[in-house]
Amino acid sequence: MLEELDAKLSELNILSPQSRQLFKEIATIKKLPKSKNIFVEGDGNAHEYLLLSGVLHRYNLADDGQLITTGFYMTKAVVTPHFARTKNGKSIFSLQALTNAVVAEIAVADLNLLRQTNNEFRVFGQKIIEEELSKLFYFETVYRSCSAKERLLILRNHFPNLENLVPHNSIASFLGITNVSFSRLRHELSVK
Amino acid sequence: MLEELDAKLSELNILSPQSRQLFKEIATIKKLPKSKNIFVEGDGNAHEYLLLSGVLHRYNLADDGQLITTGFYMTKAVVTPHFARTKNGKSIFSLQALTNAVVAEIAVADLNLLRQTNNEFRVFGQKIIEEELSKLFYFETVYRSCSAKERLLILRNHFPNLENLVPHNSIASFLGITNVSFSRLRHELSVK
DNA sequence: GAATTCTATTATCAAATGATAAAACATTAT
DNA sequence: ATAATGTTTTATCATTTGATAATAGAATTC
Repeated sequence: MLEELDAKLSELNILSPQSRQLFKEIATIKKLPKSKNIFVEGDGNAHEYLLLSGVLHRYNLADDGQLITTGFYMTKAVVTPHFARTKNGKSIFSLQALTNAVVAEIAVADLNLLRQTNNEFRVFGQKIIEEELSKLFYFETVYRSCSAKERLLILRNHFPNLENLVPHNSIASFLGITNVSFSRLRHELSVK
Repeated sequence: MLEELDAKLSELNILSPQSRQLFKEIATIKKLPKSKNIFVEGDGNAHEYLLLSGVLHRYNLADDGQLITTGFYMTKAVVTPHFARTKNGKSIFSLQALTNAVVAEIAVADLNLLRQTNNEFRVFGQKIIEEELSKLFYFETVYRSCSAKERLLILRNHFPNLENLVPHNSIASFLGITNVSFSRLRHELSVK
């Protein structure tokens, strides 16, 4: 798994082997069984996560207690950084493994030290947040201007094969429809 | 208007008069006529904005060219900070005045200098982004779990009187429905 | 202030989505 | 293996939302 982490760091423009080595020394690799919660809404959590394999989702509980998925993380994604997913130190959503998964975990404080001494990590942080937020705003527009069917097609473009990996419930709630409607859309799209 | 700015800065926990004075010296007050674009999607913009009076909205163009409002800023809000609304230096949404409005404008570089020398401005920046993102994620859940009618009621709680200030078009697109459906909901809710 | 343009409402019908329940399939535990 | 549990599909009917068009109302321009 350390090779996978190394590859992911390269992909993220941490180009110098020394920087990657530094990161690997202070990060820990964690295997997560399916449906394991990494952190939950309202609790503190002082780590950053790099997803090395598997699928995670973030979710919140609606007023009626229903579990609402607001985003997916597929292999080699970076989980929304700590500063952007907490309010007064408490998580504003929960993060859960939807399949068996492997993550690299690093304490926020440790990564901050890396940032202070190493420009590659500073740039990397800014890039992550830019991509995360631009995707968030993109879906804000999609959500408001497209039908459920169109939203499903767009989701399929972003995460091919997601439907074969995770419970359909999570996809339906991400799309903002019931799982019965979701099943109907799948049927409609398959016969065409 | 400088008193309003001063009040807003106090509200934002810039407590020392010297800090507020510093801010006021480098910020400029701008009056914006209704429907003026402050910046548009895809363009660069190197300023931060504090809304002192009026209503702004952020919007994107959908694939079919339709204008989609993804959020409102009402009096004394802080506009989403530069780093969180740009990708590679380009704006990821447009910002427009929906009514006559007044903003305090400050160059990103100038505010960064303030941050480096003054802890109040650093804390302030972090607080703004936390509130912005937690609201964003809150609406992500609302959007996926509530009917259009419920979404309207929630919007009314957040921005009382908004319907009397801005074009209904912008509210309808924020809610993700047509303006005809919006008008129908208004009628339903008024007769009950 | 009349004319023009833009915005909001109302009505009608069509299409999309939700609610419920039953059946088919998969997974997990015993 | 069997039972038990959870997930996905299918069917039916109800409700919500969209599309279109006509009208009414406001704001803007001349």
